[in-house]
Amino acid sequence: MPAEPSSVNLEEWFDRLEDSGYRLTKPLRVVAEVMAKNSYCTLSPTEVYDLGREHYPKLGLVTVYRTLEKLEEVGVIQRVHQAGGCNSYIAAPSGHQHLLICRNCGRVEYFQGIDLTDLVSRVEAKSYYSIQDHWLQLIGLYKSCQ
Amino acid sequence: MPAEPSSVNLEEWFDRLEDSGYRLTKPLRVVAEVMAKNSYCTLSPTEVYDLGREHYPKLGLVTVYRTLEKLEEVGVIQRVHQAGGCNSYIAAPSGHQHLLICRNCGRVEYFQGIDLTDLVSRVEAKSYYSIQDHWLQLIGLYKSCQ
DNA sequence: CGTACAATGAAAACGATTTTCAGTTTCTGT
DNA sequence: ACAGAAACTGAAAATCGTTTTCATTGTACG
Repeated sequence: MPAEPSSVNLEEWFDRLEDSGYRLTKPLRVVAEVMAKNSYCTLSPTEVYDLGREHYPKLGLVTVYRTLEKLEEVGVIQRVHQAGGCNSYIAAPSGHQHLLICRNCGRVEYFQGIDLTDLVSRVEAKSYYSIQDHWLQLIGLYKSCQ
Repeated sequence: MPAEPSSVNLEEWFDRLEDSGYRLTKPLRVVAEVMAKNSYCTLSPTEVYDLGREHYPKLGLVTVYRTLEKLEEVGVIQRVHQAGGCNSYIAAPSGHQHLLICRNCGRVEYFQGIDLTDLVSRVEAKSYYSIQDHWLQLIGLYKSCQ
């Protein structure tokens, strides 16, 4: 059931950004590439900044923040919530998948095949809430971290 | 399946804190009371600070941070992760329950009766991870926020 | 009751994120 | 191609939440 991190189609990311009216600039490309190449692990803005500067030293940290925001808005990356902090991002898998994260190294796998819609509507029927979203995440240790 | 927020037994909280070697001071009592009285909604450190000062104006924000840390450590409150930020806390329900949060007002219900252990061991068997924890949260709108 | 030490609050330090702003780059229409 | 409008950039400064420091206070234990 766990799946290899879906290899990212960078061109599709760029298409989505353009469709949303964003301009394809050099810094944006650099940040997107960093996120795409590291689609198997979580990265904080500072880590993205450092990796990006290896290819494009002029890159500014402010731009990294702004670009991550755009990438999240168009849905190609997603924020990851962990006990140690909630400022990391990772390439978003296609479709609705759930995260399996290593508490130690931040490595990620996805798993799918879990249908929670049934559960969700049961809970909804018995509560005063209209449920819009759900969030399932498994936390553990990757083999080399055990 | 959703349950009313378990009414909190403050004395039990104090017992747990003492058992862990913490001293029962006035500021700690104030912070604990705030969390206990608001067990149906999430509160940020600043909100706890403001509410606490209504009863005890000398209360310092630093103490709020330190006390929330203690309350979390002994397991009577838990941190809540939301899109808008991950710095809110709420009284922890007894046993393993899952959260249903209103995206708008922060109001919370719990639901239980979902056994994920089966799923977890299936995923574990097919991945390179040893799974230690899981995390399921439903996000929606409470009736008065719809 | 008195002592040891955890806990407190104010101020300062800190790190992460946001705002400001002047200059640059990208895209659009011609 | 090219000019102009608007989006985007990077550096510095401002801001926000959180942590550290430290002198003082309060609590629990003997």
